[in-house]
Amino acid sequence: MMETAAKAASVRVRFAPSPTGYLHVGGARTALFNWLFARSQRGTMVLRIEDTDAERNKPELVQGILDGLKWLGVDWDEGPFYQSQRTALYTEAAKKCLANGSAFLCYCVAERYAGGDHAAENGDGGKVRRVARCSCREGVPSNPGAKPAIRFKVPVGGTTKFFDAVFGEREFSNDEIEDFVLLRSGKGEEEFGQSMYQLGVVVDDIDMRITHVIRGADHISNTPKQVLLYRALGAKPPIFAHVPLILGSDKSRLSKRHGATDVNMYRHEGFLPEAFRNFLALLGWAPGGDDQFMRTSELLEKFSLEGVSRTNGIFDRPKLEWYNTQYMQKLPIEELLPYVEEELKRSNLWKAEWGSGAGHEWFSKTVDLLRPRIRLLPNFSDWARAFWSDEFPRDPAAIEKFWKDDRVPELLSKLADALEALPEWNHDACDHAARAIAEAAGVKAGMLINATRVAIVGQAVAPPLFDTMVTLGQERMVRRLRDAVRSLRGK
RNA sequence: GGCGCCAUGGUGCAACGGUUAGCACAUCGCCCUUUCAAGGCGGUAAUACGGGUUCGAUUCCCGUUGGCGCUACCA
Repeated sequence: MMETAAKAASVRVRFAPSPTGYLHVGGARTALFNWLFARSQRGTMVLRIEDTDAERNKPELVQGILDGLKWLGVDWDEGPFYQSQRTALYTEAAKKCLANGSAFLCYCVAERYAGGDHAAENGDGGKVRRVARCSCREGVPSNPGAKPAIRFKVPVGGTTKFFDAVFGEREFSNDEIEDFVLLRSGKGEEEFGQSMYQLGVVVDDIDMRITHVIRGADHISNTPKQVLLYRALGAKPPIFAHVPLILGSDKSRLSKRHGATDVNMYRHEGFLPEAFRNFLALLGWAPGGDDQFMRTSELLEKFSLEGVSRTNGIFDRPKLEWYNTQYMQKLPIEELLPYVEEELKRSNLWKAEWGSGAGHEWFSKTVDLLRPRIRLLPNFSDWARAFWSDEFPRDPAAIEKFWKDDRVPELLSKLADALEALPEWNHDACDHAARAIAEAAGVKAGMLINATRVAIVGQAVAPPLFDTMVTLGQERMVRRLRDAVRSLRGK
């Protein structure tokens, strides 16, 4: 069975993305599970870039993948290693297979390979093997003179088994496994071309002494091929752990039409990385209890491969948003501040004085006041703009909603006078002043309060009014109220 | 087509032979209230279908259906 915590110190895992696209949420979760496992087992995390396909590989995408991982908080101890720089290793391994008889030279033209299941005869009741084998495997070149590729010679008959920490013991019939290519045929002068996926993965996993291969369930049918390769190369297969796939809302494979699938898009939208991590960790894994909100330390404490689900999961954006608002509210304020600072800098609203001392204190209190209503980081710049800058727009919808009454200018004007005369500037003083004016005018306090909110922050929705007043300060309050009156009367 | 994997409310998980089938998101209603959130309380909503095994199946076995994956000189 599997070696568990006893050998924990020697755990080595890897995340091996291909730079053929950005960091997909599915890949991100695979990376996260590897990371959680490695860190919780005090093991080692290796990062490997699988860029053996020069045609489809886009080197410029690597940085985006690394950035996405970094944002997610997934770090690694070794690498990144690039398979494109390790080709000698693969060629050597393929030749070793050739030498020990576990592989053969295949001269078939790629598009017309004589093997594969398309060549399988549909038996007339007879037991016909599903996967045909080409003649090259028996030493009879199908197309002598062509440059050969190296194919793995899958054994005839028998089965190949492996242990999967998520799916349990698995067993595949060898006759169902095609003779897969190890090394492409060479072009021009070269003897052989680049390594194929199966070879590169196995050679590297052996070389990097990977003990647990944690990857997407789409690789489960590839696993027996790899196990065969491990044996041919004289190595012991690792423990596998296939994690279920992430699907879109219609249960089809998650793709762009379901919304963003690039992790970096969530970063740019303004999600908090820890919220995203919490969400991703609990998609396909559960610690057993009822916990939903689990900070990284708790995730680390409870993570286990055995808890991973075998069912494909659906990416549920509303739940992700829920996580984000939870983190927005529950994160210790000092942990949230850097994100807000970064956001304000991005939108040119940041003032250096907020970085330390009294300014920092004010900044912290203001963020704390704002955060219960923030959904995404950019809301600090757009919706809450009036808290950082005197130049802010008044939302037409808010005006329509709360400035309809024609007594508003008069009321706001009186409030401005009253506030200006206030000797003390605090919540209760503002409160009393406002209510007194409303009462004297015979209007409900709420009416004045709502109209005032639009005047001072330009929004129909904002934190409690008197807290907002205190935060903004007396002088600015008065100025904004008078400005509002002016704009109302000017119309 | 072949092979494989999976199957509890709309979604994510729990119940690992005996529960009024539990929790969270979403949704609906109520409370709170100064707007909107948050929060509190409550409601609607699930074991895909058919056979077994068993005193008893969500749970074990078989089949069906459905979804997904693999079936490349892609990864």
